[in-house]
Amino acid sequence: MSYLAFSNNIMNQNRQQEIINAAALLFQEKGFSAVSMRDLAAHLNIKAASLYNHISSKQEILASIVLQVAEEFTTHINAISPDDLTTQQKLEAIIQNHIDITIRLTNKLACMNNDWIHLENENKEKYRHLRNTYEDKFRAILKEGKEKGEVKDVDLEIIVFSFLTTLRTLYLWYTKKTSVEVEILQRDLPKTLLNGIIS
Amino acid sequence: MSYLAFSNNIMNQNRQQEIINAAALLFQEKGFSAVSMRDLAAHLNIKAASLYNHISSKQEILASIVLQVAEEFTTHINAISPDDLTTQQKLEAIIQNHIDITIRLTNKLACMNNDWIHLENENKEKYRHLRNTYEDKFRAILKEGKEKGEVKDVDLEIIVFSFLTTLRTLYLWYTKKTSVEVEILQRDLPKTLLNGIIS
DNA sequence: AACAAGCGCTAACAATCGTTAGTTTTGGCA
DNA sequence: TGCCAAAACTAACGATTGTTAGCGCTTGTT
Repeated sequence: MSYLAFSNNIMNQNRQQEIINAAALLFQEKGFSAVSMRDLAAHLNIKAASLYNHISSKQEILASIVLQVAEEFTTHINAISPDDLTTQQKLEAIIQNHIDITIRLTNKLACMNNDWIHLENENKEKYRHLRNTYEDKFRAILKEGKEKGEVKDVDLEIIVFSFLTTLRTLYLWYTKKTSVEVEILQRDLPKTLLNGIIS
Repeated sequence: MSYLAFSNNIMNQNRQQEIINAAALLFQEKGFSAVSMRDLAAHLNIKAASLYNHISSKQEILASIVLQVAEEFTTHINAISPDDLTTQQKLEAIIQNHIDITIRLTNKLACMNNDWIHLENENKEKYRHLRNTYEDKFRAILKEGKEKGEVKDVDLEIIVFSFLTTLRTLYLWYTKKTSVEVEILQRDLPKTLLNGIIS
C-alpha cells in the first residue's frame, strides 16, 4: 500500500510536471492572461476539467513556475562565498548561472520575467522577496568591488540595472540560437558586460 | 462646414489620444490581455460602449501605441548619417535617443515591449518590420565600427543583444527614479555599455 | 426655432473564461 | 476475473469578454 501510494504519487507528480511544462511553453508564447485552461488542456490532448485532477488552479501553475526559477537564482547567488574570489570571478559565476538557467529552464524563465505580475497575494510577495534578496546580494558584490577598486567608479544602480536586464532576458536570444553558439555566448558575454565594447 | 469638421476632428482626436494614453498606462500595469474595455472606460469615467465613439477596437488601440513608438525609433536611427561621426558618437546618440523616448513615452514604450505579441496580422507584420529595420541599422553601425577597429573583436550578435535589451527596458528603471537621477543615467549608462565596469 | 453632430448612456449579444459536480473509462494488482 | 483508484470525460455554473444597436442629452450652427 505504501509502495502503491508512492508509485501513484510519482505518476501524479510527473503528470503535474507535464502540465506545468506545457503551461510554461504556452505562457511564454502568449502570456499568462491570454492562455486559457482549454488551450492548455488541448496541448496535452485532454479536456480542461481533467487538469484539475492534477493541479488546483491556474494561479497555482503560475506560482509553481515563477517561484521555482526565482528560488534557483537566489540559491545560487547565496552560495557565492564572500572572500575567496575576486569581484570579476564572482560576476563571471553569476553570468554563467544565468546562462545555465536560461538553457535549462528557458520557458519557465521567460514566464517568470513576463508573468510574475499576475501572481496574487502571498505568491507575489514571495516572488518580490526572492527578487529583492537576489538584487541586494548582487548590489553587495558590486559595492565591495568598488570599495576594493576592482570596479570602476560608475553609478552602482546603473550597473545593477544594465547587468540584470541583460542577464534576465537572455532567453530571448537563446531561443534563436543553436547549442554551438552557446559557447560563443559563454566566451563573449562576460567580456561585453565586464569590459565593454570600445577598443 | 469644413471648419466645423476640422474642429470636431480635433476634439475627437484629443479624446482618442486620452483613451490611448490611459490604455498605455493600464497595459503597462497589467498587460494587454488582462485589461478589459470596461477597466479602461472606468479609468476615463465613462462606460465601455462609449469608447467606441472614438476608437474602433481594442486591437486598434494597441496597434496605435506600439507602432507609434516603433516608428519613432526607426526614424531616429535612420537619421544618423553614415560618415561624419565616430562609432562611439553614433552609439552615444542611440543611447541618448532611448533615454529620451523612455522619458517622453514611458507607458507606450513598456506597452510596445510587452504587448506587441498581441498584435494581429498586418499590425504585427508592420511592427516586426520596423524592429528588424532598427536592429539591422544598429548591426550595420557596429559592423562598420569593428571593421574600422573602433569596436573590440567580440561577437556582433552578443553586442546587439546586450545593448538593445538594456536600452529597451530602461523604462523599468526610469519609473523608480526622479528627474535628478536622469542626469546620472545620461552620464553613466554610455560609460557602462561602451567601456564596461572593470577597472 | 430647427437641425445636426458629438458623445454619453442602457441593454443586450454571442463567445469565452476558470472552475465544480458527477460519471465513465482505464490500467494495474489481488 | 474482479476490484479500486487514477484520470479521463460530459455538462453545466456564473462571471466576464469585446462589441453592436439604439436612444437621449448637449452644444453650436443655420
